[in-house]
Amino acid sequence: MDLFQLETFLAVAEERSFSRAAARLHRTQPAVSQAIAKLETELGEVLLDRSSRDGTLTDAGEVLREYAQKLLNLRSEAAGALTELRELHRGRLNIAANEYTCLYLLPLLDEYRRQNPQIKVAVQRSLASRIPDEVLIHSVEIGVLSFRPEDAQVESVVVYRDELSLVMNPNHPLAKAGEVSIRQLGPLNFIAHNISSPQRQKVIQAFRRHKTTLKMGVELPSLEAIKRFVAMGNGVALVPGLTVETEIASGALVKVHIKELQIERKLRLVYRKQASLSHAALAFLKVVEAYAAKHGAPYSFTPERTG
Amino acid sequence: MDLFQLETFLAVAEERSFSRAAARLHRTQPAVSQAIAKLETELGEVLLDRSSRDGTLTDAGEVLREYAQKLLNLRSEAAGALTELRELHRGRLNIAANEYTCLYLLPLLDEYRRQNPQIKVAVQRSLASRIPDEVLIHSVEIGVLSFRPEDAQVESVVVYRDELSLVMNPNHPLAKAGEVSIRQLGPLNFIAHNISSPQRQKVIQAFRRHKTTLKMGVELPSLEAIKRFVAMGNGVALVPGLTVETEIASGALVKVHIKELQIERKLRLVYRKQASLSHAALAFLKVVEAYAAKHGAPYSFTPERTG
DNA sequence: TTTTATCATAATGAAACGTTATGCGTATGG
DNA sequence: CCATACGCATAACGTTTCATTATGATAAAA
Repeated sequence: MDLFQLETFLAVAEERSFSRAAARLHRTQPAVSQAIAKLETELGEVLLDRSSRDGTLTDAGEVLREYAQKLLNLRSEAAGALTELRELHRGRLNIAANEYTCLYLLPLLDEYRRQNPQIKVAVQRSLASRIPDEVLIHSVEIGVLSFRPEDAQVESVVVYRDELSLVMNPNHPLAKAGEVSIRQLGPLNFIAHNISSPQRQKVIQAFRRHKTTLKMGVELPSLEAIKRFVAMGNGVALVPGLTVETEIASGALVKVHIKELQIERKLRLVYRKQASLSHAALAFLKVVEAYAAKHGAPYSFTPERTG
Repeated sequence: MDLFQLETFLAVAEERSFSRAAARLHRTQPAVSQAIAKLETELGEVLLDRSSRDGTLTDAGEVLREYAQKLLNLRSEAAGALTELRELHRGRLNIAANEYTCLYLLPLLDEYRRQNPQIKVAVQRSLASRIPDEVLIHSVEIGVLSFRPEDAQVESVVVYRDELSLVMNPNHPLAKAGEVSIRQLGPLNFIAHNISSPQRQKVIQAFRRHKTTLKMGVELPSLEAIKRFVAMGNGVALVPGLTVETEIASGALVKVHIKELQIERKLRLVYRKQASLSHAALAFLKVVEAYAAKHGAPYSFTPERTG
């Protein structure tokens, strides 16, 4: 008993004619005859009364007709459910990010939510080092990282390029300089996050190259704390540019360019592999791609080869 | 989307493995791979996560799984319903008969009901002349007639042979004779049914052959009325033997044999043609055949060639 | 690293299916 | 009453589909 056979049978039952059913199904009349014949053979039941020329159903035909209708309806329903899924009227997107990176997510999530209001989004805060694992064990589908994951099972795409910005209180002696050299930074007191990052290593190395020592006098556990502390006039900090945009705009902080230092911070979305991603996640990637195409730098969508 | 594909998909989902699913379905692993691949192509959805080796379903796969289960269950249900029909646990039998003939039906229906208690039986009372038409337009499946239908589309089988019996009040002058000749019947007052039948014509002709006139003094509209009227001592009547068996047994009426007159009354079941009969109707014919084989005359089961 | 398990892919052969051509039985119109 | 048209069945044929064997890629297990 095949759905296509049932479709044929139902067409015959409704059209009360083999030929008309064939026309409706865009097939020839013998094809319909054979399909019905096969169905009848398989079921061991005659379904249509050939003696009457009006296409009357036998009792078995009547019984089957109901079920055929139900089955075909159910099939449509199934197809509909999948379409619905594809069109993202259901679904859920789980993302892992850390304190810094989740800030980069915000405009993307905003756009995503605008386009897919039905999808629930959950951003889970994780330590950056944990994120590749969380992706691998399906705890989340997408992770946001500022460094490239080592694990070959994880694919990554760079979606944003930021620079570390040197920020300080507007009244700071160097604040009006606009640009400084690394050597000038030697005496300064740097406020750092207490979680080490790849960028920090680069900064230290850059200072070392210029025979300057980086003085990290205070380590604080959150970005918010660092920004406030610096805004209060306590030292300077190197923070991702995006995270201090509002403070700079409001004048709470001042950004000073360092001549010899340009540390790019690449924000990546990482995920297992395209094939296993949910529609919600795939849609998110598409949104990011479109967003990057529309806004240009610092946004981007450049997949990185793994390995 | 094919039921067999869905069956394959469900097997894979349940076994969490292509190979085990293939074994369960008595097919090879590539066959399963291809079936799933085709399903995925058709639906435009990846259903299984190949990256994880544990046969995890994608979200689309999860959705489809439910529907696949439902669809396959429904198919089983449909097959079951047809079996049930075949085994006569459901169904309905519509019969048309007239006032006389329905009496002949009773023992057959009794047996039928005993054997197929699940089948509902409806005997519809119709004029004998209308019955062939009712059979043709599917108003009923089986008709009961005392004459042979003219319509070639109607098949008939003789199931009972009865004779017209001359009955009268036990105190009637001829009652004790046991046998009379037609000439003796000339003076008698015949009570007749007000619907003419083929048998009546034969009776009239027989009387005419013996130079005797049949005096039909009273016409009544029902068999019951005729019997009562005769039992009251008003004339005599020629009625089907079966219909007066109980009255004769109780002594309310007396049957007298007419030497020169033997009018056989053949009771027929008529129906369109075997192929279009419902299971319920076919079962009825089988019951009648078996009943005739068991009881012998006056029961029989002798199909008549049409035309 | 080697082995084993699992799924994908390619090639081949068989079965299924739809097509054209045709026949038969039945209603319809001249 | 015959001719025609209609509707379905059947036969023969070609294409497609589908399952099979053989083989390859990849990942977990030894």
